[in-house]
Amino acid sequence: MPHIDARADEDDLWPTDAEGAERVQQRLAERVRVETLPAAQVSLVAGVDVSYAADDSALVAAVTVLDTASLRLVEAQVEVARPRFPYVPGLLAFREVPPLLKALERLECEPDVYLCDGFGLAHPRRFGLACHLGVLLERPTLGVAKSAFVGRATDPGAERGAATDLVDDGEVIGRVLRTRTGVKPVYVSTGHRVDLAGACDLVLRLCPRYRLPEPIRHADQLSRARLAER
DNA sequence: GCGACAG
DNA sequence: ATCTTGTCGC
Repeated sequence: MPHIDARADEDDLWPTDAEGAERVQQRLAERVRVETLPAAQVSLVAGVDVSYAADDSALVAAVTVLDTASLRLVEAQVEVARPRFPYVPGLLAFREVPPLLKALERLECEPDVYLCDGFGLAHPRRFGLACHLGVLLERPTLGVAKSAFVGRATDPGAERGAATDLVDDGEVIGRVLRTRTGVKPVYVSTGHRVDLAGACDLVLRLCPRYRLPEPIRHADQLSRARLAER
């Protein structure tokens, strides 16, 4: 059960317009902290994802929690709702975080880290979905995106584990990581209270067989299945 | 000004 | 994101 940071409740966290949303990002971005996440302390890993109906009339936000060592499913929760914010590149969190928080509130266990489908610091204002969720939960988060957004990088080697820096404005904002030999790489970036190297190590550990981390795959399948049931 | 643009 | 099955390849 997540606890929303008291300070974050003071003002309007969910503006309806893009201008207000960007101001919220600039304000909350100051709270992001990059810290090391001891691998020994990660026993429960959560994956979050959101699926949408083709006509955008409904969405299903899902969270799945896996035991890091065995990769067995420990718990799963969903939130069915109607989209309240349009998809705008750079403002994805305003569309997905509200329903995700609802699903997370139903969780009985406490994940040690949350893997998000999207970016963290690798964002125009250095405050992507993973940072947003992490700051509101005040919990460790990281982002794993399937395609490029901001920054430049050279292609990592073809072997699993190969990685290159994602650079923007002279700063390393993430890593392009090959999780499967010969398969398109993923984009890993810090969300909150984790460091880039630790995030990449964890992501690689969670990808023993597929391109995407197991927690995210499970959340994706669950959200999609619940959407189809309607 | 024009195109690109996480999910 | 979503519309969509089978199929080629390791």
